[in-house]
Amino acid sequence: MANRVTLDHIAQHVGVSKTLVSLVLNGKAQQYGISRQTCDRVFAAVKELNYRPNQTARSLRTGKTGTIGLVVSDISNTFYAQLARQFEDLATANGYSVFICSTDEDVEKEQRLITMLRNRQVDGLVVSSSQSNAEWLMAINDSGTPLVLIDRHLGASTLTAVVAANRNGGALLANQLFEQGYRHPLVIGLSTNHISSVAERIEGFVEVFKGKGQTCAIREVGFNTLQPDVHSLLANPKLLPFKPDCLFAVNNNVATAALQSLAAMRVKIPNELGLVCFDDLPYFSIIEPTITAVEQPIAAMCGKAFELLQLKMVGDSVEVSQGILELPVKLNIRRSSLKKSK
Amino acid sequence: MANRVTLDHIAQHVGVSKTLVSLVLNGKAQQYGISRQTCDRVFAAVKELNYRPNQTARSLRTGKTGTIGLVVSDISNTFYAQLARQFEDLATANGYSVFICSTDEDVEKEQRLITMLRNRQVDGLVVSSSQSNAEWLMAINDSGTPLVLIDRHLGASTLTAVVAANRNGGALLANQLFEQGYRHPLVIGLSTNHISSVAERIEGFVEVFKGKGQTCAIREVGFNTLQPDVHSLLANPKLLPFKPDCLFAVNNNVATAALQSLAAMRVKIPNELGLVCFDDLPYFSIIEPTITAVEQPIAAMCGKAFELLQLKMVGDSVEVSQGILELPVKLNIRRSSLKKSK
DNA sequence: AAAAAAAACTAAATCGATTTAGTAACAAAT
DNA sequence: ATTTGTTACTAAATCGATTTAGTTTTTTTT
Repeated sequence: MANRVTLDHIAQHVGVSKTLVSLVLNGKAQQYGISRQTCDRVFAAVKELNYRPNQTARSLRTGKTGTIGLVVSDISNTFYAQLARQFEDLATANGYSVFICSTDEDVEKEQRLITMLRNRQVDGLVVSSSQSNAEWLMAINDSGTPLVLIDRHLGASTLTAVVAANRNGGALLANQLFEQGYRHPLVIGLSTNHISSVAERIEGFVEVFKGKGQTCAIREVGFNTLQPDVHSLLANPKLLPFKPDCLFAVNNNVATAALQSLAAMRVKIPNELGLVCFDDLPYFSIIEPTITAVEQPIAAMCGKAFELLQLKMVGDSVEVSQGILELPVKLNIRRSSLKKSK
Repeated sequence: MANRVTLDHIAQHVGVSKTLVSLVLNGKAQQYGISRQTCDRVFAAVKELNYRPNQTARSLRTGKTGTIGLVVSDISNTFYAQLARQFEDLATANGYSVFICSTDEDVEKEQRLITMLRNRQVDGLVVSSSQSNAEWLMAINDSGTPLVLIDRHLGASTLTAVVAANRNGGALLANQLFEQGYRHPLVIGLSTNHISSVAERIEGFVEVFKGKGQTCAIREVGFNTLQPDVHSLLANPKLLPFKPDCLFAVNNNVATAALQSLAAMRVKIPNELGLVCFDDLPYFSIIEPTITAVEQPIAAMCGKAFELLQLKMVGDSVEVSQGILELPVKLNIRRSSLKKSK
């Protein structure tokens, strides 16, 4: 019902074969020596009948759908929303459309979604995976489906991955806190700590303090129970080995939850408690105090990921660089970590 | 390369026709009297050969792709990101995948994207349109492509639309401000003021003050120059007919830009200037002062939009309710509009 | 024993494009 | 006069499913 006009209709209307119409519309007129007049008549018919090519039919024949699957944990998370937007722009500019899927950090859901996307014959996949080992995705990669990991890598696998310098970012934040005189950090991680990004942020952070002879308390909160978990953590200091003088929120959602609890408890930042966060959010530079954060190179990550994916998709047997590509992060120092200043 | 195994392979492996395999896999075995043993052998082969159906081929034959296009102005805007997430969940639960597209409030881009989605044979479209009249979309609707507008409607057209109670929301905010003693509001709208949501929010707001004998200053800022426009507006009071005592930010981005400027200018909210916003954001209940905002019924809007779209998609000639469906909003009163309290 | 019914399947058409392997008509070269 | 080459096209196969319209074999009914 939606699309009545086909190549055949155009062909009949003009009085030529549908082969010719197809060739003309695909810009192969010159190559096949089709006369200018005929081309013009085809174009005129296309306009007159308002022909729109059926991409499904074309995809079946060519084996290319012009679609890419983008799989993240939650598209409503500002970080992934921004990433999706950047990626969408690149994809659209290159003639691709993007399926966006949220996994909620659920491995089985991730696998179901990826299988579904492959059944839809996506030309490529960009995945921020929640899986703990590379096997399953490796099989997909080896089966020939172009795949690029983003934001998170999967250990020493040879899967192509584009990530932020998470370890370095964690270290930058730790150094900033230490310089400002903070000595007893509480690291709030996620129960999905096996995920490379989170793990490395924490490692980078903890290493610095360890190097200065200080220990960090590390606690995890659940992805689906973030708010209450963070709150009970902050409200019950007896659960910790010591009273922390600063907080490291391992991503933007953890930071927002912490800020909410701390506001309710009327804890004064940065003096009673310092706060730093991995991921920058627009509101971090608005609120009082402004929040020190590591900003991820979202545009660069998308750019690189798309570039690598496209190399794999055109697949001229170019050997695409495998392994992990790490892009530099930026430390935005703001008042939430400035103890001295007061 | 991605998908080697086809129905034919299964058929040969089992020693039956591909018709039979198709019937079995589509659950029509009973109906076609196919024996249990044969079914089992088919299932076994599917598992053994790791068969995944080619959705493109299926779509070509059935005329259904199981895809929906979601077109919004910017997926990185928190409001649309949340909306997309809710919609994605509904779609996925019903076997659909979602293409998400951002228009940047550019009418031509919107039309290009929608045309592209139609060429991809999406089963339905959900659009938050930037267009100023209904004609173009009407043609699409009439051509039989299931279409539901969301967040914004297009005047008196008979296009199905699901929107928030924007006018009422604007009025709620105005009443709140007036009750608290504010008398001289500055309304910060968008240069895309023709858009129904923005227009109605402003109308609802202004009407209330007019009813009390007060005038509002109304100014517009550009979608792509939001931050600087808002800043110059707030930094140059001489451009206004009077010195405002409160601000109405017409959406979340405007509010964030305003907060940024006001923080830089060290303006005290709510006493020097009251502030209310249409759209609620997580950080509004964290910052000092907390921000009074109207919360949109995102889940309900998605639920209704999907429901209506699905009715149109199955298209059993059920007459789907046309026109505008308005869902109630919620006023979250917080400190940014509480003059009295101080 | 013939006809009808039921059970268990299959051949071929179809969706709407792209692509391969041609053909027909005419001019130019040998 | 035959071959070669160009120009301007086309018939038919193909992608991988679904669906229509059967067919064959066996069983049941009359």
